[in-house]
Order: sequence, then structure tokens, then C-alpha cells
Amino acid sequence: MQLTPAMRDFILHWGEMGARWGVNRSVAQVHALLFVSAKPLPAEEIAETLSIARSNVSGAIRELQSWKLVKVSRELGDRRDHFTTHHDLFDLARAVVEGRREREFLPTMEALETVIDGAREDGVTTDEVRDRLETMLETMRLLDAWYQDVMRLPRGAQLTLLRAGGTVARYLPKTG
Amino acid sequence: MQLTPAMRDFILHWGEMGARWGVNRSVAQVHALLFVSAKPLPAEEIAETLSIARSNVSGAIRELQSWKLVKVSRELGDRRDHFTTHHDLFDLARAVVEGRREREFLPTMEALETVIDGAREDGVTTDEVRDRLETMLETMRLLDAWYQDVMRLPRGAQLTLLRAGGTVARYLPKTG
DNA sequence: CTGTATTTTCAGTCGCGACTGAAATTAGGA
DNA sequence: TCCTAATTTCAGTCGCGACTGAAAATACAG
Repeated sequence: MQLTPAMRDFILHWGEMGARWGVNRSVAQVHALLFVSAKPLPAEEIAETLSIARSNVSGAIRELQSWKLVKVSRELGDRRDHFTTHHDLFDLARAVVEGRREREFLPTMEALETVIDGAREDGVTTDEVRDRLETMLETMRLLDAWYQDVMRLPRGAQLTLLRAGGTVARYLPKTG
Repeated sequence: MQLTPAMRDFILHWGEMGARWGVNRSVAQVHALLFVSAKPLPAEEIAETLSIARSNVSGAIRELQSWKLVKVSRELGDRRDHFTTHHDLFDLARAVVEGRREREFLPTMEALETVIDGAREDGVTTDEVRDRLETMLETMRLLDAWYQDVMRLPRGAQLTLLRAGGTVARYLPKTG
């Protein structure tokens, strides 16, 4: 596949961003390439275009699949897998946030619960420290409930909220 | 400083989470230690407690300061710096999001603008691809405007919105 | 200003994860 | 079923960033 300079720049930048967010650079680059590609790409072509090993692409695709970010498709008369990704930033964000919630956020909440239980029983952790951890956990629960609630809304309503920005605060009754 | 088992578990978990989000493990551990510490800690004590080199703490503190996550304080008769961090998850989240916005989000928007300009002029990038990048940029602008708008609200209003969850959608007039 | 406590810098080491290429495995056409 | 294309696995290599400890720089008390 022939990369235009604009595509190349985009892919490189996306790779850097991924690296800063704990995503393997190659994985982010493969994702970026699929994002700008006009058509589904076979692994071989991805490897050539990005100048990385075929096996590296294999791993990157697997990683992206684990985040539900790539779809496999086939073409008549071609036995190779072809890969695609969402072309909509909302779909991308949703998949990433959902994945991180399950892999990191929820486990952290569980860990906090365990830590707090331990703190309650070990007889050495002060109440002050335990309170602080409990408050943190409460806040995380609040954030998570908000997230789930908003995710249940249809996309149109989400967009409306987004566009409304902070003005929605006006419509709400003041509580505590 | 004597760590209770609960504290130790929390610090280790926090370190792992940091690592997954592109934050150096030691940096995250130092932050976690400060979070659970009852009082401001001098660098030496941090190093001993976490069993890392004193110079490593120095770098970690500098990194945390660049994210506006630690405050320096002094004590009478003690010439050492003592360090503290926010004990409120909201303050933490705000600092982190603000930092990532400035370091990654805004630069990515700029990069996208450049890429799009290039795509417009290079004569090889297809309209379809350019449109896709433009749509992405538009969405990023929308997200950023929402973020800035919500951040301008007082903390109380933010909490109200958070607790309201998706219900706020009801109060809004439907717009395309 | 001097001496000491404290922090920062930096060159060198080390470990981990990313990447490669070959070999093994799997899938599909004839 | 056999053969080839395609994919995945895996052992080995490599590079980068984290970490250390010593040395330099800085801050401070007297």
C-alpha cells in the first residue's frame, strides 16, 4: 500500500501517542494505518507498509482484537484475512474506555476494597488513612455509575449532552 | 516510615496501574505512598520505605511536580524538603487530565490540522481519507469544548452533574 | 565564609519488553 | 487426502528506558 506523506505523519504521531498511553508503538501504528486505509488490509501488506515483521503484525492484530478494535473480513478468491477498524472516533473511544474500565478500573476498585478490609482488621492502619481510601473508593463508584449511566443513552442523546457542555447544570435542581 | 500491609498492597497496585498508563512504576509508587501517608515525607524516607535509590526518588518527585501532583513543605529545624500530594481523587484526576490534555491531546489536534492541510495539497490523498481525518478533528474539538466547559463549573455543580448521570438528557431540548 | 546537610546530575549497568525470522501449526483449494 | 498459502508460535536478539551510586551542585546554619 502506498502511503501519502499525510498518512505517514498521522501514523507516526499516532504511534507516539500510543506509546505514551501504555500501548505498544507498533500496535498503535497498525491501528492508525487501518484507520486511514481506504480498504481492508491483509497482514502482509500492513507489514510491508510499516516496515515491520509479519509476525509483529500478527501480535498487533491480536492485541487490537482484544480491545475490539479490528474486524476481520474476507474477499472472494483470496484466502487471506483482511482487517478493518472503526472510522469513527466515538466508537474508538468507547472501545478503549470500556476495555480500560474492565482491565484496570474495576480491578483497582476490587483491590481497594480488599485493602480497606485489610486496613480495618490489621489493627495498625490508622482510621485517617482508612477513611481516605474509603473516600477514594466512593468517588470511583460515583464515576463508574455516571459512566454506565451515560453509556446506556442512545448515541444521539450522548451527542446532545456533549454539545450542551456545562449548560446542563442550569437545568438541574441543586442537591447537596 | 512503617508500611502497614494494606498500604503496601495499595502502593504495589497503584504502581502497576501507573505502568499500564505510561507512567513510570516508581513514580506511581511514590505518588501512592504520599497518598496514604499521614504526614509529609522527606525524600530519604520515601527511598527507604520503597527500597529505591535516593536519586530515583528525586526524579520521581520532579516528574510528579511537572504534573502538579506534589507540594513541597518544610518543618522548623529541618532543612529537608517534605512532600505531599492531594488526598482527593477529583484533584488527582483533574491534574492528570489537564496535563494529558496539554501534552497529548492538544498536540494531536495540531498534528491532525497539519496532516489535513498536507492531505489537501499533496494531490494524492483521497477526499475520503481527508474527510475521515477532518471528522476526527471535529469530534476532538467537540470533546475538548465540553471538557473546558465542564471544568469551568464550580466543583459542587460538577458533583451534581456526576450524580445526575444520564438523567440530565431528559431536561434538554432535542437538537439534531 | 566555612562546613555540612541535602538535592540533583550523570555516566554506567541492567532488565524488560519489543521485535525478528525460522519453524510449527492451521486453514483452505483441488 | 495432499499440497500450498497463511497465520501463529517461540526462542533469541536488541534497544530503550529505568535505576543505581558516586560525584557535583546547591542550600543553609553558624
